[in-house]
Amino acid sequence: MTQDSFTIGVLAKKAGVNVETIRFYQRRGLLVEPEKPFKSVRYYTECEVQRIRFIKQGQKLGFSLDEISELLSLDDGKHCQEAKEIALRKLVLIRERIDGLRTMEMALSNLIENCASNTDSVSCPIILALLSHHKA
Amino acid sequence: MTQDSFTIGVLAKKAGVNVETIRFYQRRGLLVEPEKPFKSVRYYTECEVQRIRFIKQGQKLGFSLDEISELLSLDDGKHCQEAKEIALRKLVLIRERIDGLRTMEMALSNLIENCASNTDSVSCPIILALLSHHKA
DNA sequence: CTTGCCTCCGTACTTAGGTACGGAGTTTAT
DNA sequence: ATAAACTCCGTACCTAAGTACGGAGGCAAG
Repeated sequence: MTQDSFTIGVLAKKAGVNVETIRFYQRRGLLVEPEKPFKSVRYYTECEVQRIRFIKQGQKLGFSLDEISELLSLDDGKHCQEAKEIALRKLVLIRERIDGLRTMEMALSNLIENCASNTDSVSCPIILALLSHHKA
Repeated sequence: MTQDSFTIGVLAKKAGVNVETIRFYQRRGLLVEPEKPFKSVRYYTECEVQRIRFIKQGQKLGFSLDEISELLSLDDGKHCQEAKEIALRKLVLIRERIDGLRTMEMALSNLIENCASNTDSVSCPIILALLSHHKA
């Protein structure tokens, strides 16, 4: 084990996840189990660290492991046409999500501003604001 | 039951969810169970429809039911200072999420463009792109 | 060369977010 | 006024995404 190849425990620490999580991702096919040298243990590299960080980032952005799987497959060298289709589909999803978040962002900043002027209590039509904005 | 007050089955249909989901949200406190007239059934209004749609929208944007609960509480008339704090916290989260999604959006559009020029196969450094962009 | 921590692997448990089921009571359409 | 459809409520079950556990075997420091 050199400094660019390490065991699963170190990988877990570097990526900020639990060892069990890594094994779970391997079972799910999100991470490939490296060959195990006969009568020894598996070794990992920075590549795996990045992959795991990517998975975690994707989850924070609201993607399921299945969706992240698809995104990762873009990285795994595949035919251009197929990659393009996946990317386009995800792009639509991402843009919808950005729009939704921006609507919510606006509603919340409005709320905060209105709050500032009315120092007592508030019953803000945030829901209606969001829903009506969305019909437009 | 007039046209602005309806039973749970109709509410479910209007909001596009399952009756069981509504009952689940009630148990979770996301939706208040209206008073049940003695020896009768509960009636709901458009207000509940909107609340459920809001919940579903929030989920699509990657919020958990607990987070959505907090957002909904902004609508339930509470002290300004508290509402403001919650809103600010959520705003930070939302902006982070928008940033992350935008990074991913860029990586994917780049991928699609590069694909267009290279009609054979592709091994795109999307992960590295995203991670390095994020350190900056 | 042994002691203690680590890996490996299978299996079982957990939490979030629902879905499904079944019996008893209510409402509606005929 | 009765059958069909719906509500109510409790309990049980399901999927996704982990987390925990335990025995057997590797590995490294004293």
